[in-house]
Amino acid sequence: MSENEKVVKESKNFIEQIIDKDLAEGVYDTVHTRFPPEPNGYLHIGHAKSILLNYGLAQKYKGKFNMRFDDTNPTKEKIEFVESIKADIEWLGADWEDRLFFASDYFGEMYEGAIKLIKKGKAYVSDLSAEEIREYRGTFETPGKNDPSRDRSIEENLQMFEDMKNGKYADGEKVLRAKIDMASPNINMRDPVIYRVAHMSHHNTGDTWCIYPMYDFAHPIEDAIEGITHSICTLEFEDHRPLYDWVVTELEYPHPPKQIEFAKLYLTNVVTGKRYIKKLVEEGIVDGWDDPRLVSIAALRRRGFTPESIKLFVELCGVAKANSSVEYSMLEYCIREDLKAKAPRMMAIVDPVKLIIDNYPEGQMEELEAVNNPENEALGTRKVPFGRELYIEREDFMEEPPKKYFRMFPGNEVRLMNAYFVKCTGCVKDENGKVIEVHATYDPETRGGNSNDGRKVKGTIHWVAAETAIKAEVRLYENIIDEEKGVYNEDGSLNLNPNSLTVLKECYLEPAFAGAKAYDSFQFVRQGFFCVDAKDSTPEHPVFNRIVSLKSSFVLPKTGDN
RNA sequence: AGGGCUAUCGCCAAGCGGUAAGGCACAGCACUUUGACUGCUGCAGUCGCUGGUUCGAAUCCAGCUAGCCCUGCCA
Repeated sequence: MSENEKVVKESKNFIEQIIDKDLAEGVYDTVHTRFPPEPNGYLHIGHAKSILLNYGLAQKYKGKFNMRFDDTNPTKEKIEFVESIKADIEWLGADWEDRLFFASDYFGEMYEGAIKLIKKGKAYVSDLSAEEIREYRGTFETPGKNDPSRDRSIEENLQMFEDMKNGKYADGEKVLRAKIDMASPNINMRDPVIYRVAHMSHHNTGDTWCIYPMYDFAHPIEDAIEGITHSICTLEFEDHRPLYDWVVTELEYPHPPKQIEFAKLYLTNVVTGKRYIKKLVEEGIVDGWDDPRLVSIAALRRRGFTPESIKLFVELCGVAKANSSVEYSMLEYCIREDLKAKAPRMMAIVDPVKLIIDNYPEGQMEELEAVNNPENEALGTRKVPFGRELYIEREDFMEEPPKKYFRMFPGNEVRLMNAYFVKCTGCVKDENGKVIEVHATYDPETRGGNSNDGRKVKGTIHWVAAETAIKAEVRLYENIIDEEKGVYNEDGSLNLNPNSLTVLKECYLEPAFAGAKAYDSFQFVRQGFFCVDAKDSTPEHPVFNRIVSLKSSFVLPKTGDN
């Protein structure tokens, strides 16, 4: 962990370098950032990067971080997303203190700003239809044509804009355009629409307005009003920066904010696109936007990812301007890294087979002491019941072992973790040859797992006493995308991994799991990390989601001949 | 008369004219009451390509190439 921290601290990303320069040159004397989602959906891991980046910069420079809902388009936004977004950001630990804002609260100032532009001769009301505006805009290779309304008088523009506001026009009938340059090579500067008519109730302002500002006009105003210094957004807005600067310049803000763009976070072979996820939900392939196979914040939380693990992930990924796609293994590393010292290490049998200790007295039970996490003494110890009949992992026994296999096989002695040395004596098979019982004898002198004659065993396996075991359900989630085939088919459909959800019944847990609550995470010894599924778990029927598997724990050694 | 941005190991990513950091992944060894963890070792004679400037270039210049974004009254 110290190495990770060192990496994060040692080098400054390009945004920090810009900020350092701004501070040194006195362009700004503080740092004020913001996270401005549109409340039109759920947040995912990509948003987490933006949230933690903005919040992290504010913290690092002892500045401020604002939460702002960019709700300038009532046709797409819903109030219900506001609460889920707030909850996700709080969970991630980004603290906006008392600075929770809505862009819609600034509609008045934006309206005034538009009037200012009109008075300066920098904006005009257009009579053109949407289609006509598109035609007049020109193409990449050819310049646009001036709007016939472009030279309307200031007085008439003022009157018509007021009429727009007062509901005189139907949706799409009139629009306010910035007067910039129809011949600009940057299409965003070809007299962009900055206000449109939409007779629709807004989740925050109700029916107060029937005209709504466009993003390119609204966003710089929002930033300027809040005193934002560094307005961080993603790469696709680079072409919009000249317009952003035009707005804050024409509106004459004394300390204009600065837009900085960075590359979005993509995860290799993971779907984040809203339309694909919507389809997966609609077709019942996933059970909702918080399905543990997805990478929405809610899904990651349900699956057992911690805020700390996501923060580490974002830090390790870095911030740059090159489009890139991070491998999922990086995310898995982060949750393992965070949980390995936090999660109690308990014994659980995911694919059980009976182990019978033939020389252990019938009917006898005893309690053994086990350390919850050898790397974290604060987690304490627990009692684990032991008896004559146990469950062990099916793969921990082999009748004919390959080389370097040092778990259970006839004649071999292994340690039952926290319990005794046992020597395997054989197994019982059913008529199909499937092993149904493994037999062994134990050495009473090795209680706790150590011999007093100095003899060693190479293998240590985990176990659960059959009589006291808790039955549970475990879900071993795999990536929803088929890694072999990649993400998309030629027709745009997704390559789904048929094994993305496997429900294993007959999973046995030691009794100490009884108190587990929603979102509690455990390390099932040698099986990986698991989290109590907050949605489906009940005390009577625990449901666990696997977070990640431990490296190579299911893999038999390579022997070359089998 | 198109414009903007990007290119350093399988994947991220430092580097800002002085001779290629780090992490993930992978491989090997050691350790181990988890085949986990941990520790150690290995993993870019070269930075998209070609020229140029310089004692010296991933870094500067020129020209190419490739990828991403832009012609919503979405954000």
